[in-house]
Amino acid sequence: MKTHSTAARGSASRQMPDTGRVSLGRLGDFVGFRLRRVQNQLSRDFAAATSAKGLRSGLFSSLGIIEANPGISQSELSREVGLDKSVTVTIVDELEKFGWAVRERSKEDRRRHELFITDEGKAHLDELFTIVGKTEDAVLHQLSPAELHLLSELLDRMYAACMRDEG
Amino acid sequence: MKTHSTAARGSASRQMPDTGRVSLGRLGDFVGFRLRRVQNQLSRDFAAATSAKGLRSGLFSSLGIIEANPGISQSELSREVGLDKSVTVTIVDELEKFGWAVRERSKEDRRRHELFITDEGKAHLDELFTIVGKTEDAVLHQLSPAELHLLSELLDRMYAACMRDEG
DNA sequence: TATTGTTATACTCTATAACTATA
DNA sequence: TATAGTTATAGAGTATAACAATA
Repeated sequence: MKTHSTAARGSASRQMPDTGRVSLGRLGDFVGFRLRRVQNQLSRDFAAATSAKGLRSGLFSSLGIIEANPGISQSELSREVGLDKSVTVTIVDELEKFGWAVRERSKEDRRRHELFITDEGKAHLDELFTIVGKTEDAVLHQLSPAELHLLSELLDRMYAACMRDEG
Repeated sequence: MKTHSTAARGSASRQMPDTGRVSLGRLGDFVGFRLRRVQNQLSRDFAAATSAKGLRSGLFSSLGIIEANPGISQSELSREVGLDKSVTVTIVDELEKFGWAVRERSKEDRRRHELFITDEGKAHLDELFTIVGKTEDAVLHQLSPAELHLLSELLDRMYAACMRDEG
């Protein structure tokens, strides 16, 4: 019993109610399909809610991670947010341009750039958290706290499995 | 108590273990962040696994929905897969070019194109399901059938809430 | 007037690889 | 030789609006 997900596919699909009168068929056995459509919609909502701010995708997440981990390197940030390091360069460029974060050369390892959020960045992050919180609540308001908690845990375990597989 | 997700945010974040030594901070209170990084990784895996087939994103999902719903219109397909109708045109163009699906004018409503999968499409879909199944198993093999089932249910409820909000 | 499908366009995102500087 | 960061570029994805045919 190396894996039990194959067994789960079969049992899950037949009990699963469809969104409307449209059937998911065999596709209903795959989590990736569901993840994609929910995430696409959520990111559209996010883009619409923050369009006035002109935010690049990944910028909000990156700034949040920097706030929670002062001195984090760009490589570590890339890994945590799930972006390529070249994308992270662009994001940090913008964060610096807006004055929301700064790069500082590490004294221990001069290859590394340590990242720090600024006071302006924190203030802006407060606004963003408020906006994004409202957007998410519109989608999540039917999930109970316990369900929300479990959802986050499952997603974290999935992401950890992704990371383990590729390094 | 119109919504309890705000309360859930606070309680979830503090109990949630982080992926590594990096903290998610306030970002850990948002599901969108977790959804995005898992989905990004999964879609990368999918692209890598199907690169030999040269598949446009959304093509696999669309063909699966067409198989499960013979005669579905492009609008309905767009809604179910979560893509814009203009994107669906491109996808159906490719499906027809490969000979995996066909358009047929509806006799009841001559604006509509009814979509049907071909035998070649079904055969190809079999291969794709096998490939994608293996890819997903690599990420999902630690989730129990019950957890997998619950995850799908939660995602479906979230997507239904998305759709309700915008029509 | 609204809906289905189509086309065109501009923009964003992503993957990739080459390059530097440090280790 | 390996890692952190950078740059450049091509390709894929997306949003948007305008349009024709039909309801």
